[in-house]
Amino acid sequence: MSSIHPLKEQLALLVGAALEVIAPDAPVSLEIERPKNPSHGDFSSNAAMQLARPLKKNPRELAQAVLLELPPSPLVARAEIAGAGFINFHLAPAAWHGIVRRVRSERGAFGRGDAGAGQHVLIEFVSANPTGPLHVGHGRQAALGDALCNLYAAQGWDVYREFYYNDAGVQIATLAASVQARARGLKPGDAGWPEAAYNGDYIADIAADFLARKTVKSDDRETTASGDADDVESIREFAVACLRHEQDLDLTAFAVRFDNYYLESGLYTDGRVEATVARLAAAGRTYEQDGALWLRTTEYGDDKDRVMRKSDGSYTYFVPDVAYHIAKWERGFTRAINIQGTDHHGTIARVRAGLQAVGLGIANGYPDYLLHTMVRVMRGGEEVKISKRAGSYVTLRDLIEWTSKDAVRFFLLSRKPDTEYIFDVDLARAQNNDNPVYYVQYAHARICRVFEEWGGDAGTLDDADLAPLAAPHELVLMQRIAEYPEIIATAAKELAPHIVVHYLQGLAGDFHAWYNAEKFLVDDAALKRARLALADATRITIVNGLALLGVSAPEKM
RNA sequence: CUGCCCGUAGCUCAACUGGAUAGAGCACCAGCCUUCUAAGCUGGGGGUUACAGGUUCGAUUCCUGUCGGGCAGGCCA
Repeated sequence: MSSIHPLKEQLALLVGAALEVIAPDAPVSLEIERPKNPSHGDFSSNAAMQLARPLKKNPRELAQAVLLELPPSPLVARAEIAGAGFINFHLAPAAWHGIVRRVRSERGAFGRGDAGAGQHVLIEFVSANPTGPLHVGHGRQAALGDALCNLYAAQGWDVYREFYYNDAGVQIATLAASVQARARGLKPGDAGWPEAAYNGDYIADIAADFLARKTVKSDDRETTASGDADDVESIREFAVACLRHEQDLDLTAFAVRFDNYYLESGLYTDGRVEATVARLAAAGRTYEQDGALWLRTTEYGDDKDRVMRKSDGSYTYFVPDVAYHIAKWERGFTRAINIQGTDHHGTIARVRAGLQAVGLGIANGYPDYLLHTMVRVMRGGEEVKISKRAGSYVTLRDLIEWTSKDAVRFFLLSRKPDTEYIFDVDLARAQNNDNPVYYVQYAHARICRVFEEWGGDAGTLDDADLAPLAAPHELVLMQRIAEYPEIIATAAKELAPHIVVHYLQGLAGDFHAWYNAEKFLVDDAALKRARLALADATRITIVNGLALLGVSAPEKM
C-alpha cells in the first residue's frame, strides 16, 4: 500500500524491499505511520508485528531481520527497533527539504490528486424549499457542500453542484395561502388566518410586492405579479420567485454557486414520477391497501413499507425523491453525495430502498449522505433566537453581516458535521489570535509582510540551498507541510472538511511559533534565502488550503 | 417503546480509521517581553476516553449491555 505522503511512500519501498528478502509471500499491509511521540522517530512501521503471527516468530526478532535487509538510503539517519516490535525511522534533516522544493514548484497544484480522474460526482446541497430565507443550518450545509465540491475537484473528480427544490408540494401551497392571507390584510392570529401558515414578516413584504405588481428575477426568468389576491396560481409563482431570488442573494453573499437548480415540478411535467411508479409496479414491489399504493421498502432494509400514492391520488414526497435519484444515476453520475440535516436521516433508507427496487442496476448504497446537525448562535453571551428579517430564526445573511463570509465559512466547517455547533459571533468578529480564522489568515499576511520587507522576487529562491533549514521549528513546519496532500485526500474520502480546518490551524500555529523563534531577514544570505523559501512554501500551502474552504487569504490585515 | 448519531482535560474540540506516554485552543498558574505589524511570547498543572464486560500482542477506535444527550419513527418534507 503506497501513500501519497512523499516520505512515507519512499520508506514503504525500503521496508518492502527488505520484506521481499525475509518473507516474500507474507501478507503485510505496508502502513508507514507517524508516531505521536517524537522520541519514536519521524516514521514507524509495524510490519514485523503483523508478520509475527503468520510466521510464528518473535516480532522483535523479525524487526531485527528487516533492519538487516533494509536498503541504505540518504533519507534515513537512523532506524531502530522499539517497543513490541516497531521499526522507527529517524530521518536526516535533508529528507524534508524536498517538500519545500515540491510545494514551490507545484504552487496552486500542490495537494491536488488524481484519485477521481475521469469520474463524475453530483453533489447536492442546500436544497432549501422556497418558503423562507436561508437559515444558519443552510449555511452549514452550503459551507460543507462547497468545501466538499472543492475537495473532490482537487482529487480530480468532475464535480457537478446541484440545488434541488420542492416547488410542487404541500409546503408551497402553504406558502401561497400565507401570502394570499397577507395580501388580504390579515395577520397571524387574525380570524381567517390559515392554520398552517408561515408567519414571518417576509411574507408580508412579498404580499405587498405582489399587490404592487412587481417583477422579480430568479432562475433565469422573470415573474410579474398579477396583483389579484384571488389568483392563487400567480401568488404561488410570484412568492416562489421572490424567495428563490432572496436565496440567490444569500448564496451570492456566501460565494456559493451551483451548476444547476433542479425543480421538483419538472419531475412531474416530464413524466419521471409516473415512470418511476410504473417501474416499481412492473418490478412487482408494490401493492394496494386502504386505497393507497405501497412500496415494499422493507424488502430492502427499511423498517416499514411506505406509501407512494395517497388515497387522494397524489404522491408522497418520497416518489419524486426516488425519481430524482434515478435521474441522477441516468444522467451519468455513478457517484452522488447528498448533504442534509440529520433530521432527514429517516429518508435515507427509503430512497435507497426505492432505488434498489426499480431494478435498474443502481449501485447498492447509492447515494452517499453527509448529515449535519443544527447550529445555534451565541452573541454577547446569550443565544440569539429572534431575527427581524426572518421572524423566527437567525438567517445566513444575518450571520454574514454580523461577521464576514470568511468567518462564517471557517467556523461552520470547523467541527465534525455530526456534532452540534454553537456559533460564537463575538469570537468570529475578534481581531486577535483567539479567533481561529484570524489566526490562520494572519499567518499568511505575516509571510506576505516579510516578503514585502525583503523586497526581492520569490522566483529567485528556486535555486536556494535549503541545507540551513535544520532548526527544530523548521523541521516541524516542513513535516506539517508534507502531510498536506494526505490531509486533503482523507478529507475528501471521509467527507470531512473539518480535517482541513484543523490542519490549517496547526500549520498556522507551527508557522507563528517559528516566526516568534527565528528572524527570517538575517544577514547570513544563505540562511535568509532558505528561510524565505520555507516561508513561501508555507504561504502556498495556506492559500491552497483556505481556497478549498472558500476562505480568502488576505495579504494585509 | 423502536431505529440512527453522539458521550474524550473545567469549557470548545482533535486523535492519520486497531498502535507506543490520548493531543490542541480557551480558562487557570508562573516567568519573559515590546519584534520582519499586533494587549504579544515561553513554560507548567490538569484524564479511570460516561460506566461494565468482551475480542487480541495492543482498544478512545471493533462487539454486547447499562446510563445520559440529540434526531427521527405521517397517506408532512
